[in-house]
Amino acid sequence: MPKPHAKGVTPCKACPLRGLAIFENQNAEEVAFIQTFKVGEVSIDQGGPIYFEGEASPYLYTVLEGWAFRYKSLADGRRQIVNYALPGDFIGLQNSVSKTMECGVEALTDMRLCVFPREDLFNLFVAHPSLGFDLTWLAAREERFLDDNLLAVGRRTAMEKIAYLISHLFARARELNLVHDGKLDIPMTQQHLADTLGLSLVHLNKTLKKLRATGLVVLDGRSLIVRDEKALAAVAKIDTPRRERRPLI
Amino acid sequence: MPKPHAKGVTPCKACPLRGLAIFENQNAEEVAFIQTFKVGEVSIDQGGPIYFEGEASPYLYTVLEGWAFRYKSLADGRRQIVNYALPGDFIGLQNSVSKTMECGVEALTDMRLCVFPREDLFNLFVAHPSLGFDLTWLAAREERFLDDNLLAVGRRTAMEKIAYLISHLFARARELNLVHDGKLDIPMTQQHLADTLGLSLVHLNKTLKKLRATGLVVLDGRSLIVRDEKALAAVAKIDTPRRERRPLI
DNA sequence: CGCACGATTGAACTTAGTCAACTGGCGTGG
DNA sequence: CCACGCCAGTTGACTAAGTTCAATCGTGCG
Repeated sequence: MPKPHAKGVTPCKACPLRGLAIFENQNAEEVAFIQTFKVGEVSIDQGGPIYFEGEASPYLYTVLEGWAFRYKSLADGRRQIVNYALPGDFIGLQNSVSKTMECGVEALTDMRLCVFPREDLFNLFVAHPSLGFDLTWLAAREERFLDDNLLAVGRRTAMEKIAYLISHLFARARELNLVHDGKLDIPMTQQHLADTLGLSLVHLNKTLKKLRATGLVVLDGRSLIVRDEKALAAVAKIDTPRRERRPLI
Repeated sequence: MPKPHAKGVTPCKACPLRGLAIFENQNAEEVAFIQTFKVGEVSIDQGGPIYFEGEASPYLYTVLEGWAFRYKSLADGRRQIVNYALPGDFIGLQNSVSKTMECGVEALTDMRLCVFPREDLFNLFVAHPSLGFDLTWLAAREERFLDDNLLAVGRRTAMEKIAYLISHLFARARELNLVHDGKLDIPMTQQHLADTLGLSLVHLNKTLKKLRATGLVVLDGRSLIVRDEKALAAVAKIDTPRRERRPLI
């Protein structure tokens, strides 16, 4: 279980994420409160655990930097990646329900996280109802991602699944200015992609090859270029991409 | 879009659901506030829409009576049922994010719903932070259901999927006292089950036949009996069933 | 009665999974 | 420096799981 560092390494009001257009403008008072809620920061190495599946944790986190994934698994090792966490995403709320984490979270890259004490969560709702509202909003957003993933895993073909996932991740990353000159560094292996989409590694690999052959996508090693987002979305049968500003806590 | 009836058909403090052991004891003040938040009740006929996929709605609901399902679909008609709503479940929050509903909700039986105005939602957080907290809690609970469903749809075999779904629904229904003499009336057709699990109707039917042959489950027409819940959970590879009290709004 | 709907079944077919081998890059230790 | 091993990616051959098509059955209902 990671321990928080010294407080205030990155002051909330100077948080680099706040400059991004997708995040709502929160007023100074709200940002100041978030600052008091934050007890520190932690660094996690690539591959390191943020939450263990089935164990308790007294902390909540906001991703400052890096990528993580949230997963559940069966006793025999089959694993399902349920969603990814990128900068600005709040993690740990999924488990405010019971003390023990129902799903694990693991760092895909080296990460930097803001740390919040779970025990202070209720006070946030009391002291700043608007932030409580924001948290619910974020939970609802996560729910929608899960709905989308469920539709993909349950009802799309392998080719559609891959196009969907790439399209989805590329759009999320671009909102965060992680795409430079049309190119994105994505940290996941093909095994991660397969585990996200409910496919076997081999089948994912072969279908990905077919998708590459269409020329819509260039994906070698950890670098992703989407040549035609519209056409990719069409392959994925994605109807309406949404883009709304969201709160940052 | 259903319109609310006269206010207060069922007074919140006399809500039949509050007597059930799974719901938390909320204090009189909270219940009184929920009463002011509630603008009325609606009845929905079996098969009727509660939310249309992709349309706006100014209302939020709590299920008083009956079953519903939440779904998303692709343009060509493929449908994924994402979760079910039973009495005590709060619906509509998933979409507080944008005005338009990302997923549809449809009544599986005749239903009775409490109606809340979406525009008053923020005020709930301000006036009663503890209820705001409860809503977030409920959203987190829904998220966990979705995580579980994702694991099932993505990584379980057809047999495991069916055992999982039956096990899951039976447990939820029993908490609500819907199981009488070990027997539960479940309103969904095999098509619904197939659309929940990401299976074809035919394959669901054949696999269900095999599951019946084990003797663990009796399912004919709309009546379900689970003869051995432990063994069924083992078939489903379910690790730890959770049972915690939850808020009711 | 005829019709609609849900459940059921068989047969042919397709998709995806499994097994196994091989590649290339990279880092480590001799 | 190079051999070795490890890991991610790639490929082919085979198998199994799940889908599609099509037909049938039973029940309830106008």
